[in-house]
Amino acid sequence: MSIDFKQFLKTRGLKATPARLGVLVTLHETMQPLRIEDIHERMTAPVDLATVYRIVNALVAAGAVAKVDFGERGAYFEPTDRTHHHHLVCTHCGRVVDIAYCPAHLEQTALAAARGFARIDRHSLELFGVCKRCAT
Amino acid sequence: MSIDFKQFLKTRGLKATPARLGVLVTLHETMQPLRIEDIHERMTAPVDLATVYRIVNALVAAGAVAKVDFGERGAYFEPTDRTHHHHLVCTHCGRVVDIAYCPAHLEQTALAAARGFARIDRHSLELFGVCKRCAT
DNA sequence: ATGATTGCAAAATTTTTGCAGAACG
DNA sequence: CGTTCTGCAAAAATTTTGCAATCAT
Repeated sequence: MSIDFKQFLKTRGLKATPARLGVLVTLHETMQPLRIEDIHERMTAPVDLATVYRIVNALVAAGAVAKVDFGERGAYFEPTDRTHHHHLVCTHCGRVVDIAYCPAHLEQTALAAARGFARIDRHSLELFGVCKRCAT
Repeated sequence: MSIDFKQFLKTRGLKATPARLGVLVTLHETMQPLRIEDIHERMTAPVDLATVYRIVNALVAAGAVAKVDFGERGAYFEPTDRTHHHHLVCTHCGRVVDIAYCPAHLEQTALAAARGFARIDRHSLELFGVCKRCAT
């Protein structure tokens, strides 16, 4: 685990500091995408908020972490080493569930439907509803 | 046109002020989702930035305008009186193209694939690629 | 008239940056 | 040891809010 993270960081030319390993562990331990502030709070060894910003940005640049957009204020982040998935967000309690389903040939079809684009590289699909716990 | 906007505002209990009509016109004239700052700059009659924030928030609450998330800093907004569509964003120049295509039965299928959710109300699908102009 | 709306200024958030000291390799 | 990284403080960027004056109905 932690060994993998060290290895990963090294190969990217990033030093394996406790703060960086902590962010990686926190993001992997939690099954929900987290905001910078969430990560900051959950760190076992306290790390300055500015440093969390720097670390997460570095991890995104390194491809270990991806930003997720739920249309709320802060940005959310999650590890990239999971299978392709999307999110279903409860608009009542904020709970997020991963969805493995992804429409077949989504990007090809969209590219064919669009004019003026050479290629599509990635997509983001977020769904919003109400979880059973919150449904009256 | 402008008449429709006045009508719309009235029925929502919002007064038809020049600033509000200006924001509506600006959003409808432009074929791209705009940030608050963009709207502010394009207003023919200058309006305070704080007022633009208040107006756009009111229009979102009234259902006339929707927020669009491209994963960039500020939020983008577009009118809601268009047919359901998604966006294809050029990661090189920022150009945004609407895509009419939407996977069939998307929400039903996603709901079936998810555990613990009572219903899905809406979704957001953004695609990112490179437009032909930017493709080498 | 009168309650809603705006401008202005100030505050609250969120994110970035400069720098000196601490830490990794 | 030489870089890189972190904490701290300050600055930038984004969004919200209080209040008095103005506007729409």
